[in-house]
Amino acid sequence: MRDERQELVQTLKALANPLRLRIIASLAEEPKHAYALAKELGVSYPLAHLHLKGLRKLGLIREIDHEGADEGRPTRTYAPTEFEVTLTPETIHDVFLNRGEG
Amino acid sequence: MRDERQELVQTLKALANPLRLRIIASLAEEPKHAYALAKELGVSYPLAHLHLKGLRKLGLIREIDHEGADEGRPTRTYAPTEFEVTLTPETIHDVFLNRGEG
DNA sequence: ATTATATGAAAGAAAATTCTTATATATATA
DNA sequence: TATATATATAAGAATTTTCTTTCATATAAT
Repeated sequence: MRDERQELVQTLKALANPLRLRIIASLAEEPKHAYALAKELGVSYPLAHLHLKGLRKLGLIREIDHEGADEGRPTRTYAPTEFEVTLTPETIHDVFLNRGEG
Repeated sequence: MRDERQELVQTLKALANPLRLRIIASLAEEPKHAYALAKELGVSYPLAHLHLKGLRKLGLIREIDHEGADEGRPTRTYAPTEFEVTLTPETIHDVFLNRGEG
């Protein structure tokens, strides 16, 4: 149970990036697929794909069942999950409390 | 008002680091000075000082009026400020909403 | 005097992150 | 058949972050 720390750090690292925050903000406004997102945000598709892969791995976004699946062109539509992270000195203390290696 | 984004990113970058989280957790338990903190966490003083400087600059920690100031040895006692950051798709959307550069 | 406590900062090394470029595949439209 | 849409990944470059080492200063205790 002690990699709750690791998980929090990984999540914060993912969110500590302006492009990834813009991705989440855009998907919160309207779910869309990687190619459309890349164009909207003015970045290359491989970069968008890279970040989407990372965010999905951490459970911050997910693929949704897009209306009109199997209509020819492959599309994977992404949406944010309903995550919530609250950071205060107390919440940080609860996770990183200083027993264990002192 | 548009560097609210920059500020959020800087804050998240600061918090997306295990050592800085341990520093905040330790100071939340008990305010202390840099030298004592470095020993407690098992890191070099320059490294502790570096992180404290960064956290203080962002307003996540502050120097407190230590009881028994001007008692010979210089000491600067640090404590966390009462920050609170809540991250959800909605809070991110509110800050990074996609007008402005679309 | 020497050692332990205490702060501050800068230079450079080491490590991690971020981004670009290139490659490969496949469908729909003009 | 070219072009636009769409996905996926890997290699390497560029950048940023993190950490160590070194230096300089000062007080208290042994």
